[in-house]
Amino acid sequence: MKKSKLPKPTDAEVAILRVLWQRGPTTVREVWERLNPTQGTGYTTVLKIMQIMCEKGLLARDETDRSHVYRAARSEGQTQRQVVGHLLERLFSGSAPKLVMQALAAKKATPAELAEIRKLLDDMERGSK
Amino acid sequence: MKKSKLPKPTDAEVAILRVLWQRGPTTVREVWERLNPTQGTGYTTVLKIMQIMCEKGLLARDETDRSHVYRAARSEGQTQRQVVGHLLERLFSGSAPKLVMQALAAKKATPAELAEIRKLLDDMERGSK
DNA sequence: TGAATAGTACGAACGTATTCGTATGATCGG
DNA sequence: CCGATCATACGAATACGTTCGTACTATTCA
Repeated sequence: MKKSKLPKPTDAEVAILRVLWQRGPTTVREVWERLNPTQGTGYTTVLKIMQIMCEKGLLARDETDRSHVYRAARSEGQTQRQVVGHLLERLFSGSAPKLVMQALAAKKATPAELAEIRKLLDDMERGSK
Repeated sequence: MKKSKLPKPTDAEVAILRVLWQRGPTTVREVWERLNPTQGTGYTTVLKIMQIMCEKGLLARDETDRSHVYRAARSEGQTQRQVVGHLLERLFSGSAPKLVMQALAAKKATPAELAEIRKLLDDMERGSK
């Protein structure tokens, strides 16, 4: 059986997904109210993109109410993994350490974050033992 | 003084950049010979994209010879950092540990790679002390 | 020299992403 | 019931990325 292979979301789509991940199932209006102040996009623009995302399978919607309620088809983690995996292969030739290095170079992590990453590595090695 | 802000390269552009990073200044033909077997793109397609990349400032070219010689305008590391930084903000709300976690989830790192990442963290903390 | 070859430049075609105006139907307040 | 409001649906305009055919110029070599 083959994976249905959802497309990699675009930047505009990611902006919408972030709202849905944060707030759970949501109407177009709610998403628009979140996005409009920062991005300045119109209501029908958000609507249209969300409709297209449904066709692509990135979103699912409940049409029982007049105001349809949308939810993300894949979790935040699944989506992050897919996108990072793609980037890892394309731009880093599959080298995770290079990616980690550039991530830390791009944005200095706090000591707390560094400790968290260290713990991740510990868990990872323990798990594979 | 403000940064000239080069655009984020597309997937097709990254494929070309990888050849240039690996081989240094290169003609279109050489790039095409590398990409054609795997991607099956035509010669003029590669040429066109490289010309557009020049206009965008992603590449520079030397026109002294009849076969123009192209080189990447930014290093591999600079480009990686830019793209990862963008992803970090957009999809991970700036959380480096989350990105690292998903990178390792997307592609299991070898023990050697895990050790390398650990060393990175050590150097990082030592440097900030 | 003249035909074949190798190179660039140009523009058209196509797909997709994004934006928004407008049409149309449902709901609500008076 | 009527007008105002709110919702979806639809289609057009724009922008960008990708692809390739074709034209044109320079070089090579027999």
